[in-house]
Amino acid sequence: MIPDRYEPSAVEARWYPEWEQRGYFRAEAESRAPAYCIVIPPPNITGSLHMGHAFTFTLQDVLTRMKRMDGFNTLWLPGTDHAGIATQYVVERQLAAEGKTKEDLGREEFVRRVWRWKEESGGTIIRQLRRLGASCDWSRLRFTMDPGLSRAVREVFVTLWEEGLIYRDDYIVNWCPRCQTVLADLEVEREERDGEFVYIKYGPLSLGTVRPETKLGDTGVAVHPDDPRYRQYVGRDIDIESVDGPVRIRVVADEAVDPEFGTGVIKVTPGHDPVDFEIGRRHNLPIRSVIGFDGKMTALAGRYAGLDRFEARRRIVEDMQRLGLVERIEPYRHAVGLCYRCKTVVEPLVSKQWFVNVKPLAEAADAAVREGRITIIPTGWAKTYHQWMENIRPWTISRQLWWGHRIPAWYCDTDGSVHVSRTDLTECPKCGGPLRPEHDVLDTWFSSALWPFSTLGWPDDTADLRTFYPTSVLVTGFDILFFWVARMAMMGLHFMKEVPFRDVYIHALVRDAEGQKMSKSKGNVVDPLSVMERFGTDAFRFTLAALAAQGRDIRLSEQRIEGFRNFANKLWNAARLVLTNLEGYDAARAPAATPALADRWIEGRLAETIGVVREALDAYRFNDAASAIYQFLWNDYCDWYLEIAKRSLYGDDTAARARTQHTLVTVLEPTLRLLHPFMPFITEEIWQRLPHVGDSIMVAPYPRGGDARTDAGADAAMAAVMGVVTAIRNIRGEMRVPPGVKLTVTIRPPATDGVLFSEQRPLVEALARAAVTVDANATRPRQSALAVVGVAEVYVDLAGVVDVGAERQRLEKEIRRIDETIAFTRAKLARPDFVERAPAEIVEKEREKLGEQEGVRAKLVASLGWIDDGGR
RNA sequence: GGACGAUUAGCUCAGUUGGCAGAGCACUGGCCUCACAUGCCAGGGGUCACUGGUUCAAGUCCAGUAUCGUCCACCA
Repeated sequence: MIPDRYEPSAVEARWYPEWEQRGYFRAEAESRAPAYCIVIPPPNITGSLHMGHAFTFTLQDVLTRMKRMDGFNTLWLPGTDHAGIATQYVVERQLAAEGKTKEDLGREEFVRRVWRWKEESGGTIIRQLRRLGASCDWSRLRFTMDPGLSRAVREVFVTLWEEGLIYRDDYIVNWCPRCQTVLADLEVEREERDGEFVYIKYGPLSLGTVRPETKLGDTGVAVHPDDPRYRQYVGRDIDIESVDGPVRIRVVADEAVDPEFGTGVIKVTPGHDPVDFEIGRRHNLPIRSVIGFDGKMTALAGRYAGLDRFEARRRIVEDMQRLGLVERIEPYRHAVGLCYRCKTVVEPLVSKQWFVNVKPLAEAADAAVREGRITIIPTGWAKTYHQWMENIRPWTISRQLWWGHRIPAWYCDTDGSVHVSRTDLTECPKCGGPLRPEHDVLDTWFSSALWPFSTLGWPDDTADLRTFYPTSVLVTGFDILFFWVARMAMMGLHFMKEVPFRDVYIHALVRDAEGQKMSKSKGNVVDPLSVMERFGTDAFRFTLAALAAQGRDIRLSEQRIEGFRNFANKLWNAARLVLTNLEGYDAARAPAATPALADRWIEGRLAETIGVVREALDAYRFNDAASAIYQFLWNDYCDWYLEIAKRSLYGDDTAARARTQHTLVTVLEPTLRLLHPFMPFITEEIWQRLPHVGDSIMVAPYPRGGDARTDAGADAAMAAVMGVVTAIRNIRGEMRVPPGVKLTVTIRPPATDGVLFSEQRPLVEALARAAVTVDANATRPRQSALAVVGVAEVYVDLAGVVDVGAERQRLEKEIRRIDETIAFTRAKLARPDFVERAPAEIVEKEREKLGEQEGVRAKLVASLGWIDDGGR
């Protein structure tokens, strides 16, 4: 009836809609239960699910499902980000395919078009999240440009303006000539490039530069104030011969100059270099912009006007060489700034932009982590966070794009005033004149920074906000620690007067099997959807969780996923065995029967596993949690308990059978609950077929340690039994005894443990395929192999099958092994420092161990002697 | 230039407070044993990068070295 292979697709397709329809994903705005909330790091609406998403969302779903089962009023709040540049790009490309530009459409029409695109194609990733099993509360789905969130953005902007923290400034900014917008410092990537370091004559001085083309914008020359070589020039104007004739230039002294580097002289181009801009400000040097927003030389560049900046560089060097102004050219490798989106070389230039003075906000956010109100996990990231916060610079928030939150500012050209307002303005509040609205939009990260409270209804005082803010944990990758996490901390503290999240769990990156970053250009992208298709969502999720060790990037290999697919199949078949043997099972009467050793043992092991899993999940050690369940289910439950259970299931002792059925069910059922956050689908499917309480495993309680207790006695007794069984199997293997042959075995237990082995004799017989005799006074039979298990001796009769030579080799090997161990222990105990200074119980334990080891050795040696005598 | 991380079995990686090294895969041998060959049983395999130090005891703590990697950064 039940197939012997687990087929995920049908199961997955069935349960997700069922859960959703029953409303299990929905959180309560008001509830007596404690709240647990995670806000999703909103993926770009342009995106489709990649491995990084799958990873982070799996971890979030594991936490969400676990907490939901644990009785929390749990909200995992989903949403998407409007992703300014990225989205604008997509639609611009579409237009290009139609032979149009956004200018052809005009701003309003273009923005309408983007919205239309969003409605049609922006939901891809949301659909894919469902495929992953994500238990988000879809009734609270948000988008960064929703009316509510837009209102929050506006409220924040205006407030910061009123507080003087937002301002406009003519400042040197990072300009992308390709994207035609300003970029924040964080959006500029550094890349080492080979270039030329050109030493040029500068009147009486000489200096080196990598950007000769900006020479035309020089308005000064700077040296270090303490540099004796150039002291005579400081404050003077010098006449220099340039490519476009003689120029008079001021020499200033500034600390920013490194006298050790180059000639110790720099040209100052305040219009095209951030350092020079600062020097220029300090010394009142004029700004001369020779490169325009299009990346081409401006009219101020004279005969170079209109040339591309790189072409101009080449031409100017050539011209200077002709004029004898170049002393020498050295190859030079240095970092250039690139646009994070299009990798175009960023041009520093001066322009009027909007900024946030984040310094005061950063101080509060920094303190929140330092004082433990926010915990960053793993803790190592806290240092990175602090360093960034301490060195923070103003945040450039305006963008020259069309898609995004428009900056709520208006200009009056009549009286030159600027107005920032919560409501749209039509006439100048000062002079009543006409107003011109600001065209720039805000950096996408501005709205993301408000995400934890804007999504909950702020600026209104909503029930959601009261219930779920501060959120419990933020799960994200380190790549957006500064872009997003830091800024949420700043904004949350400033506007809510409370941290936005208690914990920040920073996870690593997903790489391919070779450790390469997955990227389209490398062609090594593995599509999560195809993985789920081939191996099942549960196996995929479990793989991600099992690899999520803290602090290290994870390499995703197909083999690994396949291994966990096998695990799902193993679980399926274990359940199949249980389900097909429940005939006559009476949940009410079964517990009355006395549990056998194996029952007590597996129940104890379950309790222990529950403890380990809970502890691991509390500490965000997903891999430890996953691994504990894996080991328990496969090694303990399947490999040992199920094999043991078969005896009574297939036997005729009805009481034993009932008791076994009971254990099978009462161990498997909580194990499924324990596993559910990782493997939601298969666990639900099996759980529904097992005797259970409740409508769905999704809303069943997460197992607690108190549900069952560990059983040290049963653990030790089972260890002895398992040791004997393994020893017998070992001998069978080493001696090449065919599996079909039933061995004859004598166990000689120590006097104290005699009862255990007598009681468990049938168990050993079944598991080891042997006829077992337990006799505390037994002597070693002729032609038998010896194994020493703890304090018991096991004789395996090999008459007829024994190979004496092989047995001798085996014994010799064991003796060598134990000799090493004994030598180690002896050496340890021989040292007076150890004996005197280590805790008494540790020394005592060592002594006991040595005694045991020597006993084992004596037996082995005796055995070897017996063989050398040719057997008795 | 600064900061951080990594280095453990053939491969990919665990190893939380110091107490004789673990998993998965791969490998070897034997098994289609009535849940599962996507499986079962057994086995081999490690100077925990290197050098010193602290300690009775170091993969674990400290210092340094080497190699790899990541992030940050206004030496033109």
